[in-house]
Amino acid sequence: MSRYVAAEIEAKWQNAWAGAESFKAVRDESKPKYYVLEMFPYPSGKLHMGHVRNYTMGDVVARYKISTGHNVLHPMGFDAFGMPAENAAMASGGHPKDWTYSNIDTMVDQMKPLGLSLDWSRMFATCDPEYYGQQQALFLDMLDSDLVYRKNAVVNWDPVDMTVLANEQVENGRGWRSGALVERRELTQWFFKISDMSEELLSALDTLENWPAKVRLMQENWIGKSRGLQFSFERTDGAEPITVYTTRPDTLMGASFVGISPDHPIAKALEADNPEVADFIAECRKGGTTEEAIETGEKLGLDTGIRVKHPLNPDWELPVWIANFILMDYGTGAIFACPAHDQRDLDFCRKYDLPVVDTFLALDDPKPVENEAFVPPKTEKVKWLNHFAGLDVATGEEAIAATIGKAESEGWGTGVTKYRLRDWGLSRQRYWGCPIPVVHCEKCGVVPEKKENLPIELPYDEGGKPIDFSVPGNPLDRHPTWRDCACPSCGAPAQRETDTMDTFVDSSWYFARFTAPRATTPTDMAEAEYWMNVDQYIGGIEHAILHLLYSRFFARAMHITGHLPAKSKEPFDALFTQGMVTHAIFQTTGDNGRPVYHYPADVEDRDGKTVLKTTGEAVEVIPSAKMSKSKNNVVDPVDIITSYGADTARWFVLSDSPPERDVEWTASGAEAAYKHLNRVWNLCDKIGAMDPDAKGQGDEDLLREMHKAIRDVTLGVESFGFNASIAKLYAFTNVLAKSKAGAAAQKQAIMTLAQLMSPMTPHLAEDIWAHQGGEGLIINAPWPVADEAMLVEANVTLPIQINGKRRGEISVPADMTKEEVEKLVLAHEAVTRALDGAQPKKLIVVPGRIVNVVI
RNA sequence: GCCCGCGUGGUGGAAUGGUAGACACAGGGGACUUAAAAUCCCUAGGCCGAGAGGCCGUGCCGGUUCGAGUCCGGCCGCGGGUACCA
Repeated sequence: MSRYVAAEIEAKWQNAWAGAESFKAVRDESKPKYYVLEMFPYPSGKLHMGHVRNYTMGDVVARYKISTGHNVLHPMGFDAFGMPAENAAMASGGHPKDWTYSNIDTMVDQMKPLGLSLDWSRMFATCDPEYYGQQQALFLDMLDSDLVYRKNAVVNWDPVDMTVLANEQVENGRGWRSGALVERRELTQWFFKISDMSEELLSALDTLENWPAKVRLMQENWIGKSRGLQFSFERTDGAEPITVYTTRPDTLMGASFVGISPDHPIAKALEADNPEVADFIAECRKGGTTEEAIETGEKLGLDTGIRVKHPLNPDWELPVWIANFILMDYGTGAIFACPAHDQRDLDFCRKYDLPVVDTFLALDDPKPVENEAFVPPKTEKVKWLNHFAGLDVATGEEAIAATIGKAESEGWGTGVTKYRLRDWGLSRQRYWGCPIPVVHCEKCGVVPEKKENLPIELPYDEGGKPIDFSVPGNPLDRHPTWRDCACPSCGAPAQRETDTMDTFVDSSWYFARFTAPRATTPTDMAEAEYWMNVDQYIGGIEHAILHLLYSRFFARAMHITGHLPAKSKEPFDALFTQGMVTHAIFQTTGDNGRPVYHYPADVEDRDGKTVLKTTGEAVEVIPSAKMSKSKNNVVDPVDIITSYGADTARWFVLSDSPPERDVEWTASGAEAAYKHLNRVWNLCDKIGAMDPDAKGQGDEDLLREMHKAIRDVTLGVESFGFNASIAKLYAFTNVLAKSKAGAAAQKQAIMTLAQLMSPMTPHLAEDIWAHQGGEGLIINAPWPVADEAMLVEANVTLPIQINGKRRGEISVPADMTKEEVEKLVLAHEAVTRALDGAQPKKLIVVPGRIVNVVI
């Protein structure tokens, strides 16, 4: 008997696929195409189990589609710009470029043994000048089409390191290196006009039927369409009125104050000559720029002394406050506060002793607001107090509509639609990104670079010496020569833009580039026309909003600029979001009270308790934590492949959890997967050794089970139920192992089993196929089809419930009529006993499923 | 804070509103073996019962339904996102 040696067969079949160019994607109009794409990785330098799971899922889809006659495009690349490369250079010297390319080499070496059906000839990294040069060309076309512009925007500023910080570099309001309190600072930056497409990006979500509903919902909320009223408050000092936008104009009679953003023009004007306001605004500028920091931070306000008139009652004056939670980016940067029906406004008013006026009360419990704002759903009827549009009992929705109508007819306000979605700021004050291809000329201003000068490459050195990344800030900004250039327009000495692009730009069009990765234009329309759209996109739920929304915007922009066909405005036909790979954390408490994390290899179970191998100290086990280097709970796929083989790793990451959920990596689970593959191997060996003419019993039973397996496994693969497919494969393997059927039936069964396993464990499948004398490669064999006639069941088991509780069962022919079933049920012993001569109140027969007797 | 998910045996999980716990791991028992490993067989939610069987049970509280893990409302806990992490 032979032994299952994964390393041997895996290398053998990977060579066979390479030799046959099985995965090289070539445009072929005679075949239906299928483009499957997994979100490409950041080259961190180490492949982790999450990658293995992600790519294995894509591989299952790709191989299945090849078997069903599709011309498959399954490419891979690297999202290679970004901060970790610069951080590494800062921490340990070296160059971001060297670090990145060396990591890419390592990761490719780690990925290849997985046996993925990738067309490696299409590989690229976004930091290849060949790629980012085309991205610069795209940028110029977008500039030309008025999709890009410049404006001021705030960044996190570290006043000690004198550098811009990313949000993740701000820890509790302080810079991660300097520890200095971070400030908000304004810079002139580049923006994509994504907000112009708000309505289009929102309404097109309805067409994305094969996207998870939760992703569409998240994007809908993110775009945040709202209908409200825009109107102005007259100032008592006669100065320019203050325009506000509100989604709850119905609560205008409960207005307590008018609030403006610290970045509002009025606030800025006061800042210049009022030291108290200047101090307050300086205070507001402390802290980070994130929505979370602003929303959870302490709410601060300052009375400006300005007074405005209530639009419905000129005798009613309201104070104008500057409040740190009002965003200049949303609406008009000014609001009116109605504390009775907004918790944040209420907290603010209680803190600063401002009035709280109820505008409506609950019908069932009409008591005034104290310290909890009354915020019922807008669809709930409430009792209005003194409503200016004459309402008494009405819902919020009705009141809003009536208010907008009244304001418009009286001419003091306008109903407007607004979106929460802001324009996409793409400027980054960093080195390791795609340079923005524009030039600043004293005479001509901002001038686009000429396309023939692209790519504008990043400089590797500065003045013949390696760039010093230990100095904070942007090396491009202080580079002695790189900035200097001739103005593309007038030829005078000018300076390059030193901002680089947000790395989300890189990942917003790579899927299009894969269709023609070496083209000398961003895309090749003939190739894009054939290969687009991505039929199945697979990646993490963490990208539900930004990456996917930006890609949807970019696809539209690329259509406008002539780089993608109209059909690609929505580039991803189907989306699947997979869960993470998790692993238990083993922790003890150190002398200083801080947790100490232990590697899985350093702990063991003794008498049902988890302890340290060395000392026997009890270890706390935290299950299902995201794998993280700092928690010492990372399992290296390379180790798994070395000990068990790629097929085992692939089988395991698919087997235990539904793909959309997290999967817990356990050593015993991997061991079990390996054992099972051995079992299949041995089964193949045993069947191969049978006398080909040997007869047996139960041929038909075996083949019926085989056809059921074909049906169930296929359904699982098509619906991303890989764990269900694998459960069925386990069950069918058990049936086959116990079968006494003849040699011919068993051989047919094992070959079909190999085919059904081939998307998950392709190497083992090829080997079984070859061993059983299958023709050619299994990857080229057509997918098996279930024979409907073999799937029909003659009898069904119907559980009998009495008042919803299972009390017995009957077995009946599948086609038995309802009436006959009822008769049998009423005669059933459990039913007669429960009825005790009485008539049932109700008898429910669900054909083929269940019977319920209500007594 | 806000938006979106998730929560089922000792463990990972299965279950178009229709027999809760498929399939697997760990466990227990057994076969084979001088022994061990490997392999194979049986068992297995909890409680009560000799058994037949009964009661309880899908994070918590309530609702809809002949019937709820599944649908609805309210909580609790965990995870993702929150526009410069990718």
